[in-house]
Amino acid sequence: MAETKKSNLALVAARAGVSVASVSRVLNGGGASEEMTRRVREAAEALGYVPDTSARTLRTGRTDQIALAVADVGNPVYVQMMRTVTSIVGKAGYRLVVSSTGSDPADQIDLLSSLNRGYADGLLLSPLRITADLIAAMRGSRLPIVVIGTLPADVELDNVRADSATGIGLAVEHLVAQDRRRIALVNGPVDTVPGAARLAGYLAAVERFGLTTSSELQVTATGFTYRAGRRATAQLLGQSSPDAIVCANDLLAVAALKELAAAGARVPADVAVVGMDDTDAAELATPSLTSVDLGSAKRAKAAAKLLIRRIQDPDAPVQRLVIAPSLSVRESTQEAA
Amino acid sequence: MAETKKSNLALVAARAGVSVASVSRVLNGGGASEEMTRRVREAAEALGYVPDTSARTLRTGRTDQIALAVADVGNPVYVQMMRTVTSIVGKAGYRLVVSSTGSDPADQIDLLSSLNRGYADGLLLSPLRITADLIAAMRGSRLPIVVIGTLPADVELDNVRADSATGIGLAVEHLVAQDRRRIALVNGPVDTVPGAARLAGYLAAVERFGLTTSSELQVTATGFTYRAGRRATAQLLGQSSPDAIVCANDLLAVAALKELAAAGARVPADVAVVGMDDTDAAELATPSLTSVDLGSAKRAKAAAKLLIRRIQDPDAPVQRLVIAPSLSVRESTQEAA
DNA sequence: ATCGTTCTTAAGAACGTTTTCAACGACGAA
DNA sequence: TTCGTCGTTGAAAACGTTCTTAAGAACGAT
Repeated sequence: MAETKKSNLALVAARAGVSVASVSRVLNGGGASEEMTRRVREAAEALGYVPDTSARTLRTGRTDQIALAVADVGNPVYVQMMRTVTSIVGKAGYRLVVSSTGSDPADQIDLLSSLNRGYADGLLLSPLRITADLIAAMRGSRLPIVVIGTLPADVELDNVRADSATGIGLAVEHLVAQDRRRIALVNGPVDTVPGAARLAGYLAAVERFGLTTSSELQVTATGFTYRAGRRATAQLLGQSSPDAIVCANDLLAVAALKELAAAGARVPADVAVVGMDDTDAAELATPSLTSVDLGSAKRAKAAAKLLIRRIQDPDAPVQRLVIAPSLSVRESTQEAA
Repeated sequence: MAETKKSNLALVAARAGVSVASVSRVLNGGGASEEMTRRVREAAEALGYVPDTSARTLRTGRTDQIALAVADVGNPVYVQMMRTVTSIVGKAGYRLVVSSTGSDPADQIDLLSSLNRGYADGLLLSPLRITADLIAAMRGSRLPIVVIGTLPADVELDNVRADSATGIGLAVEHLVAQDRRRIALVNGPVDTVPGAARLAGYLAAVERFGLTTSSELQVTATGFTYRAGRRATAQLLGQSSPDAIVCANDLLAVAALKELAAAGARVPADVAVVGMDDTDAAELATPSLTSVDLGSAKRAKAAAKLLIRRIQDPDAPVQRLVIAPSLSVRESTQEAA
């Protein structure tokens, strides 16, 4: 079996009685005689040789690693993305390095500069908040970056975005078809990219379907988390009585379901609830959650492919993809009042 | 601001008018004059110098990366572990590389051999199945490994294990105190380490509390997933009528809740349900889920610390930690019949 | 005045790989 | 025989860092 001692090309070469260069050639490229190949293979096997990653990286400039920066490992939408990305990059021969940056752009800027230290060949970034500094850092990066999420129009970076507005439109349309008129929004922080998009989408949809809204029908959670969702929903129910709630997130929606149950409201009979992202949590919830599928899996997949392409061809034209949303209808809106 | 061109020590040295060695010394260790320090700092800043990871790794032998191998990124217990580990290793100056191996031991063996290529300084491994080959591979590894989970007694590797038996004992005790007598088990595959432990724990607890069980009260899901849990619970309900169900997993337990609801059974009035791992999913479930906390967060934390310690001191004595379980009581068992 | 001591700096050798370049032999063609 | 060609191999130069070794300067002590 493989030895536990650490070995290198020189050792293999010595044992095989050939030069280091030849060993490298046999193991990587071609151009070697039968005899040579046989002896090298044998020696490598006997010594349990495994090439050293850092030396190879130093020489070739490739790390075979791709970094994925997510704001919160606990958010099911990131879990979904991780799953997709892992599989795509793995197939292409890359390892995935997951960095959990906080929601603070400063963390992401740190990440970018350490990226340039060369521990990855490219970065998938899904920033919650976008600041001028972050954009500058992205522009200044030597390495390819693909952004999952919306970017300002003048930033010439590959990115794959969701279409929140259309997605929320689908949800509102579905709710209006059930004669729901007092449609509330439980949003995440509006200074985040998704938060802002959700709010805009909500307002547009309300207008398009001739509904009215008011500040009492709109609450903002302090984060995209379950606990924040509980608090925000409690506040909402204290100040108005909606017949439907659109949430910026499945986690927020599950929180809304719980809070409604605690308040004695029936879902969907009294209040319908719609989540967003269509993650596993939507199916697991009770009642199961109607959710706007913003295509997170598709986005992650597209982004990963885009990044791999760009790594291979740095001069390819910039691509901006928009993934179309769809609505997964489940129990939380099913039996209309 | 930082240049986008790639720079190296030689460039910085040239600009500062000093030697490469001096630049390295200023940037890393101490031992440099005021003047030297000033000039080097200035030049480094101006050139936007960032040290190259692979070169440093090649020279020092350290990668500052720690690998975490998980069987399924989607399982909330792994999410919890990732979150904990990320924070611990991050604080210690390591990056986390997450590798999603399947449940197949072969994947993990591959991972081990690529580990020895030197892309990480150590590995956190939480294997579902343990085979002789996997153990051999772990023994043969040059790099430190800490196993999260139970290992055969004769394997001299650091590890942190849960105490399923005691944990299930807590659950059963809690159920028995409510006069539940027909306690069923929805388990995961028994050829996995956790599956086997859960089954043994269940049988021991049943015996200890003088209950009876039968094959009709025990079902085995094909995996630790929601869908498998639905199928297994459906089967269970078809062949017996338990007044309590202990599940090997929160995901399985949520599935049981859903299946019970579909079958028209009230929880906890008719049937109590207990999950395991006490993940976020337990709190999000409806009704919220009583769950055995097997200390996954603590285990992950302890394992990460153990690994960091071993990296720093390879000759430290082997440690085997057992994390004590506890029971988080919630609605799914609260209002006893 | 000479010698050791201490401090600062520079030169250069690794680390292990890939890859260029030249050398060498064999072999067919002239 | 002689020359060019081709395929196979080895020597050596990178890649960018850290760290050892040594050289030089400054300085106090003998």
